[in-house]
Amino acid sequence: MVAKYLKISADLTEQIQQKKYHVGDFLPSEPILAKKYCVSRETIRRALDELMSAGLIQKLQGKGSVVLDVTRIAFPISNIATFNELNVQEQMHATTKVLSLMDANLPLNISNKLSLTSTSSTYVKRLRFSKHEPIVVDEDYILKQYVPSISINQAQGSLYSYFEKELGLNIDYATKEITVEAADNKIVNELQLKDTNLVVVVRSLTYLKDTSFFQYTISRHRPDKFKFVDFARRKTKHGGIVL
Amino acid sequence: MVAKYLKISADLTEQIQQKKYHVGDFLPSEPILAKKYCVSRETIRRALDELMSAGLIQKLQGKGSVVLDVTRIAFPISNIATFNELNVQEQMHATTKVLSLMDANLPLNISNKLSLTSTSSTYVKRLRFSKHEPIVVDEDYILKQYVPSISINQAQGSLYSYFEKELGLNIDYATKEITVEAADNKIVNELQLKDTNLVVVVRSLTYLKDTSFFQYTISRHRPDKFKFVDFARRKTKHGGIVL
DNA sequence: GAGTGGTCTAGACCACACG
DNA sequence: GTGTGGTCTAGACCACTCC
Repeated sequence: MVAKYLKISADLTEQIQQKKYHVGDFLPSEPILAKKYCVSRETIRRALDELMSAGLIQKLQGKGSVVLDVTRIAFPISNIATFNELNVQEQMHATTKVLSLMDANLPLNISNKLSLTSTSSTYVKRLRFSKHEPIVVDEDYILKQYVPSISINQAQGSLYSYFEKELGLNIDYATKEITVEAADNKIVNELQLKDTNLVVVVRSLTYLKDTSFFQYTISRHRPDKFKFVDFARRKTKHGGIVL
Repeated sequence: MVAKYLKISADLTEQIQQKKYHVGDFLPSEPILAKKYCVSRETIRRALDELMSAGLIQKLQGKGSVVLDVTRIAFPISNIATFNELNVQEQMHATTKVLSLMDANLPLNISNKLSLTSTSSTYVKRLRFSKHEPIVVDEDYILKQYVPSISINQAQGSLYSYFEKELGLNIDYATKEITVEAADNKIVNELQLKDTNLVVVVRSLTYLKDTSFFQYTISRHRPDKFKFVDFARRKTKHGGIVL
């Protein structure tokens, strides 16, 4: 059963993407949407909150909800988007080459921090191409506890769709860290780097809905092909979330 | 008037930071919190939503709200945090040197995209030091329409606190883009780069609550000093926000 | 079954924008 | 004043977890 507010936000998102509402347009007011969808106003508000946090609309008190220019938000590697999802969205004509697929333990510097029952993992190393150029080397450690085995075919495709659709895992949140580091010769060679040995390194820890850690990923990007786009709303003092 | 749910989320955040609730602990259940704060359960839920999106807790259906390890989320350049805010939080012993402060128009490639009434801006170029080492060069274009003038002293300090506290501007959201690019000799010199001319470039467009664009920033970071940490919750298909 | 969070409602009052 | 979004309530039912 999918919640009403999610159906409504999906519907409104689609309408915005189909340009039924243009950038700068106001959506119908909350009471009107409530009547149109035959739900209470609170339910409409929950739907609009989804659009807000996606950066699709901005609510203006006393005025209405205005459609934002989503083209400025495109291509978010943020939000745990994955190479294959991006590929579909962006028609990057991307391919994947599996360089390694084997059993391994989580790197110690990670497992030390996490207090796990088991560090036994599957290690996958993949080279990602866009238009026949290598652009990313991914290394994944996936806990066997949640994903007992991974085939070459699955590694070739989208691991996330395997995890979510076939295994029913609920991937929920991740922390990621972006730095720029010198790469060793192996990576330099794999990415065919010239003039530099610097790569953009994205390290992510991914967790399931029940807060269990299940995947560690290190992505090394060719610096000239790397782009990270983010949409952020300012956290206020009152929200207590200055961090 | 600050909303109850914001006060409650601020209070809970403080309690978590003061270790009254430890990592792995469960918060009191929603009905109990509702009774404790003398509010309805919905209000408690709104407060907990704030903690959720900040990555401070994770809600587990049927179980409760568990405190997450926030140290893995530290140092967010995300969320429009600014150099000075980071400085306070991280004790980076940072200083700022204003290299330039003058009137200028927004760069054409930006103003072309934005359909503005006026592109007349104040241009500020600043070099940021941490422990006496240059680590970032910031260039800001701030629309005169919203900030008529900026003094050297203000440029030396936190522009955001000037905008928000003194001018009462409501900064609300931003889009930012991170890339790695070759720097010209001037930047190489300012950042005292050795062995490389690559810098991490963060370009941001910042907007007010009423959706008006008001600031464009280009930050160039020394690659070996750059670090970006992000906490992201996965957007689902049903939310309609796959992007 | 009891307790948890997830969704939804119908109604209320407030703050803000605009004419 | 009218209409907008922002907050809050009291109660309901559902889905999930754990005993």
